[in-house]
Amino acid sequence: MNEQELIELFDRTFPFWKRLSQIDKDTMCRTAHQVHFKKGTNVHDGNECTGVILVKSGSLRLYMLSEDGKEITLYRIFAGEMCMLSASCVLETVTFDVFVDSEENSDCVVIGGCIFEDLSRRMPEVKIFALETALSRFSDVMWVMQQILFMSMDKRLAIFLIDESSKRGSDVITLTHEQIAKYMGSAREVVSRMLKYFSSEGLVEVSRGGIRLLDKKRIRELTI
Amino acid sequence: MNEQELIELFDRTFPFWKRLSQIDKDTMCRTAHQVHFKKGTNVHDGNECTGVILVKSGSLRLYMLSEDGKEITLYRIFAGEMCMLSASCVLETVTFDVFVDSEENSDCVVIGGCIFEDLSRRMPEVKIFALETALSRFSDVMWVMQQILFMSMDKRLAIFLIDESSKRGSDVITLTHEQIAKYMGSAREVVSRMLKYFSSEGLVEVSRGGIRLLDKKRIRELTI
DNA sequence: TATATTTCAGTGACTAAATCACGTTTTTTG
DNA sequence: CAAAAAACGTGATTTAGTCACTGAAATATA
Repeated sequence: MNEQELIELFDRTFPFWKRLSQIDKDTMCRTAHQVHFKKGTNVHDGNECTGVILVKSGSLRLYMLSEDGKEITLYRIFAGEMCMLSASCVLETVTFDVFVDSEENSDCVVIGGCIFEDLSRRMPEVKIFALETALSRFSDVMWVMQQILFMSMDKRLAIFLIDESSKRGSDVITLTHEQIAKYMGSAREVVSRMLKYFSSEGLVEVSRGGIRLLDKKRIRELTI
Repeated sequence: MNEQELIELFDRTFPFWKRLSQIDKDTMCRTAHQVHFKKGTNVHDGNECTGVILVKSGSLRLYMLSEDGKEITLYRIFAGEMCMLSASCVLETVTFDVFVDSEENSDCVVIGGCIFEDLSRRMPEVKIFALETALSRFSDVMWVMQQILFMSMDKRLAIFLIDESSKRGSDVITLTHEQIAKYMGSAREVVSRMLKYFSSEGLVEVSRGGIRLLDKKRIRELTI
């Protein structure tokens, strides 16, 4: 990716790009790292301020982690979107630890937190953008919370399958039961058993590392 | 509360107050309603944009509500603090429904959403303030989520009791089991049984509508 | 290629929490 | 004071999460 492409990416991503001084533009281009994350690797682990991550291709998964290794996926970031919560130094009011993994082989551009912090101190526009980007994910997290608290497992799994299928544009979902459990904040055995039940009802077909949706209409009815 | 007191309140609350034009100041003072909410009444119900609520005395409880009446308390707002999420029109990116109740008899000042919206469109400072105020509660909500997902009931109840005791500055907590359950997103029976167990261990003393903490040291040990 | 290792899934037993369906006691209210 | 409402108690059941172990499939490696 050359400098021209980087500038185009920034222009597409940041509404304030046009109004930056040439110096600031140069600084951003110079300090932006292009990073490739392998599938399954950790991108951000809650401690240091990794910075703002733009996803060019692939996808990231943002999650919380308990002391004993339980996970709950808060939301996911796809190509063209950006991860703001990994820039903790820009958002002083965000005090909880999040972890970010690369779900697939992902190409990203990382802008160091301090660059963004400096910009956001000088330009209200940048600060507003950062805050709005972060806040917009609040609603995603609330949806996760609603599911956990108010919905039964079969409904939640049905929602997950339909969602995943439409996101990937395929009736085949290539995820292990373990992975699904981590997305849903549940346990592998629970997912396995529920999938077995779905399978016995003819809703899905399960195979090692994959699930094929056979009757989306009836699965969708479960989500209501 | 006369106009002078109102101005002082706004000055204390809004860092941007000094930089408002006299016209804007006047508009805010004129349109601000002073409202008293009786204990237990609903303040905001997710539909209309109630506006920004400043709590002068008492406290508000912000919660989510499921179709079948289950509740989970997200956080609470005490005297001197403010409720931003009830001004949904100011925060377009916040799409989930929250409900707000008055926990006690509360005196509040309500600033209509559109006033704030207009200000925040014209003044970046105001927008930043609104976004930061909203975002700062994100961390509270994540703490609730961590408790629900990663902690056992005894630990959660212990945390709640210690927390409540220190917030109210008293070893006696005057809440029903039902109310505690709604704070914790659990069920009355579960809270009752756990309190009975706590009581059998000599940690608390339960009476109708109240709980006295007898051994805070040991309760605190449960929270670790 | 044969074997070893890792990853993935299945399952029974158990525990925790939520739900259901009552019953009892206390308080409030007409 | 009686009736109604609110608060709490409790056993039975269901649902979900945990534990311990198994075997099967995929992958690595010798």
